[in-house]
Amino acid sequence: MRASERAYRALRDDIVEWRLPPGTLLAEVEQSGRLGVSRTPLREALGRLTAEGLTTAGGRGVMVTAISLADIDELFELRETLEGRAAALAAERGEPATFRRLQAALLAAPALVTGDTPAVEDYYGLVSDLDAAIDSAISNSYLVQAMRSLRVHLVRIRRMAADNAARLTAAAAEHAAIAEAIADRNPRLAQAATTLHLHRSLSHIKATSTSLHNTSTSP
Amino acid sequence: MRASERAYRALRDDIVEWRLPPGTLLAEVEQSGRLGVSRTPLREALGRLTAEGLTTAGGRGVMVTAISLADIDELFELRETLEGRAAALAAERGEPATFRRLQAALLAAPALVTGDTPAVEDYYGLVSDLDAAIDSAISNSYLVQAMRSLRVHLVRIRRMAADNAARLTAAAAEHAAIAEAIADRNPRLAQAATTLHLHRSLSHIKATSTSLHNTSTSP
DNA sequence: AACCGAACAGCTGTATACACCAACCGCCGG
DNA sequence: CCGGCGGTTGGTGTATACAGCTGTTCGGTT
Repeated sequence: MRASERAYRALRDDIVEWRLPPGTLLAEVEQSGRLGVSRTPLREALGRLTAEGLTTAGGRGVMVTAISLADIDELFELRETLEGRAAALAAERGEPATFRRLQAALLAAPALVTGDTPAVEDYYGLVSDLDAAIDSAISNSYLVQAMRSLRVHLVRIRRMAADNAARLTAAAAEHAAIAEAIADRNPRLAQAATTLHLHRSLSHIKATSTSLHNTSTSP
Repeated sequence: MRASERAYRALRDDIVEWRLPPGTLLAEVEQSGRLGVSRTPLREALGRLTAEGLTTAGGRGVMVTAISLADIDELFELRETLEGRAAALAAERGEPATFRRLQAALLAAPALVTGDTPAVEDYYGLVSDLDAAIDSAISNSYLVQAMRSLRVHLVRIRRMAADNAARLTAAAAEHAAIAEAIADRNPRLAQAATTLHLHRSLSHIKATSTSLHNTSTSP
């Protein structure tokens, strides 16, 4: 694999996993030494990160961007616009059988997040499958790319919130409702179910991330 | 100005103005010689162009991407989603006086595109002012950035279509209707006016670009 | 003691040299 | 005559050296 790609993925993962907290200065020589690549591919990686909005290139060096509550509101406003439309388009153009299968899997998902050995990653994999199925169904590469650029930020936000079993169980039901509406070829219902899910998700994030925000800004 | 920025703007302008037609291979050494910069900043410029979708980096070198009619359909599908929502948000949050002024200017715009010395650039400037006013009113940087990344492609498409005085006159009235709905703080009407305008615009492009497409694909 | 200025240090921006890779072209065998 | 194959050539990917700039800090001045 190319060195620039390795550097990009390593930095992106470090940022979304909060190993590189907001405000961290990413000096080129320092990071190139840490990641074992030269400055040239590292610069390319930093450029990609900055284009995505994960870092900002101001004055001296690039810094990991902060995420304020206002940013989360804006992000979800755009997300509702894009994913609502995407769900509606998927209902118009998707293969019902695919989404019927996903609906069944999501209805069984609560068993994944409760119990002794919660397989939360498997649940997230299911959600990714639904996203991928929607992406494939709408057959609009520009819309897909716009949503993809949002998902990076959303993963970062997810790590900020406290995902407990109760919320994940409810979210699985909401996702199942979206899949069902798409399988039923009902665009308006699919969009409404998406809107509902995103509002619930945003409410949960805002309710649980406030405390995190307070602790992170304590001296 | 930085060399990488100069190279980026020069290449982007060359592409959207169709001086570099689709399929052109942008070899690094060749372009760096043509633009008078070294390969390093040129690579950064090519990376930005590829991230925006104006070029594709496949195999040997980057190529200027083609725009098919399907691409235009997809682009306008996303555009309607984003700009419709943007217009609605502007109606909710914007300053009515600003859009009232723009409405008046747009109602007087037909005089710009008809007559002996058509000031088409002035008309496009007015449309840009309306876009900027909407961007400023919605106060959502993520949505603004998503629309901005679309506008580059739209300029390229505009050069493909034949903008005659009749279409520009009608478009001015459609833009005035959008501005009026925002000034009236009527989100649903603003969204509907945007949808109408984009559909008319797309119809015009498809009607006039077909012949161009045929000539460009002739042996 | 506070403020201003200039030298300094570290960084980014750019240019260039080298290694590797992938596509083309000619050649050989079937 | 056609298909597979190795040499060749130009390209990209990477590393490094140098120049310019910006933020900092120390010293002097008021």
